[in-house]
Amino acid sequence: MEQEKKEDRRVRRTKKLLTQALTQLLQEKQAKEITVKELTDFADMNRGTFYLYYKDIFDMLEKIEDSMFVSLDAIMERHEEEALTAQTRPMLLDLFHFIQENREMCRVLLSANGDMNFLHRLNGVVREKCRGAWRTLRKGQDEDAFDYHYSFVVFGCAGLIRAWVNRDCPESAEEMADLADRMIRRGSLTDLN
Amino acid sequence: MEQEKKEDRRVRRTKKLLTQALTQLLQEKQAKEITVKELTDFADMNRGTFYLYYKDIFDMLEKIEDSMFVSLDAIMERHEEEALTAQTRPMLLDLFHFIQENREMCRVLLSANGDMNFLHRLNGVVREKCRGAWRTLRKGQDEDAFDYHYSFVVFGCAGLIRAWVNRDCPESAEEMADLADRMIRRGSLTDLN
DNA sequence: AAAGTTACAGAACATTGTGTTGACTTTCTC
DNA sequence: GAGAAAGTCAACACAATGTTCTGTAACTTT
Repeated sequence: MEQEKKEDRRVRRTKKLLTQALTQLLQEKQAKEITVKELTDFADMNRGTFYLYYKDIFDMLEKIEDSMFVSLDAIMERHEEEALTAQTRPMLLDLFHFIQENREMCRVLLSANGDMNFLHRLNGVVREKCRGAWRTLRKGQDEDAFDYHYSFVVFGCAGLIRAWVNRDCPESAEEMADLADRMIRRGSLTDLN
Repeated sequence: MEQEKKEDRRVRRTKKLLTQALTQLLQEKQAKEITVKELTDFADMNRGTFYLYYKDIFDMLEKIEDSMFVSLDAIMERHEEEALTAQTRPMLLDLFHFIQENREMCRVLLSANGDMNFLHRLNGVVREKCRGAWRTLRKGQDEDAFDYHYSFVVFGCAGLIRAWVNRDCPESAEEMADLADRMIRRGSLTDLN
């Protein structure tokens, strides 16, 4: 389904330059304010070249997100059995290491200039991965409650990650995984009363 | 600073029609795909009229969000003393009633077609409101941790609200306030092990 | 109820980005 | 080195933008 062979070196170069340029421009302004002309000027290439690979700026952003989801999917796949015993810590650690390595892109996607559709897709992906574990863990319970629980956790983690990458990841991935794990399991105010 | 007197009836009518039209269009497509021409055609008015009040579609969306923040601010103001004793339930109940009444707009703002800047602003507003309470409740603790805690909670609640309004609010505001309160205080997996 | 004010419609306008096309030049792969 | 593919450059019709003007309708105030 994906590319059979490796891409032409020029293609890789072009896409990389465009991605770098977009990432940089998104630090300063929203995607809606970025024109194709501006992007290609910034990346120092012809405007027509952009249209060889992308429909428009948002299409490009979505394709970048696609590659992010490929990685996220692999992480979740790797920890599938653990989920059945409600072990979240190992998966979170893996996740936070990945985030740390891709902090610039994560910062952009979760910033004010970011994309709500990314959160929407993320929510959907996690939903499918977790449904099985939920059924196993909470046999008797209302299945509607599942929607609420994972939505809270997924968005909560997104907020947490957002705060972390915005500060350029001063804490280690281990510390963050601990923090996330604690908030998921025991809440944010659990030690107060 | 705001409008001194009540607006002209025609102005109210025009803004209302535009807001209704935008809300409806946002159910189907993203803000970036909506043109001023399309919006005014839908609202059955002259295109030039739009520019009397708004710079562009996104400016309009932001102004709609502004009015939302006025209400949210009032809700938080109303429960300021309670926050100092880590009481979240009464505020949440108030909040969920408000969400229920404004479910269409909330659904749009938190949907895939929604606005990341809204979450960004929300995060900022809650941050300022909560900082004082945090200092009182956790005197000895690291203040950096504050960022992570409220980011998790704010985004988590946004996710929860999103799931609720997407289903058109089948649960009562009381049930949702209970659920949110429980997840904030004791986490999502607290009763499992 | 009339007078004065303001909002809106309708139409025109220059400007700008869009998306596509064609001929050419450069760079890659085999 | 030959053939293929990618990128450059210039040009194109098209559509939405944002602004301005004039005339008409609706509102507020007294």
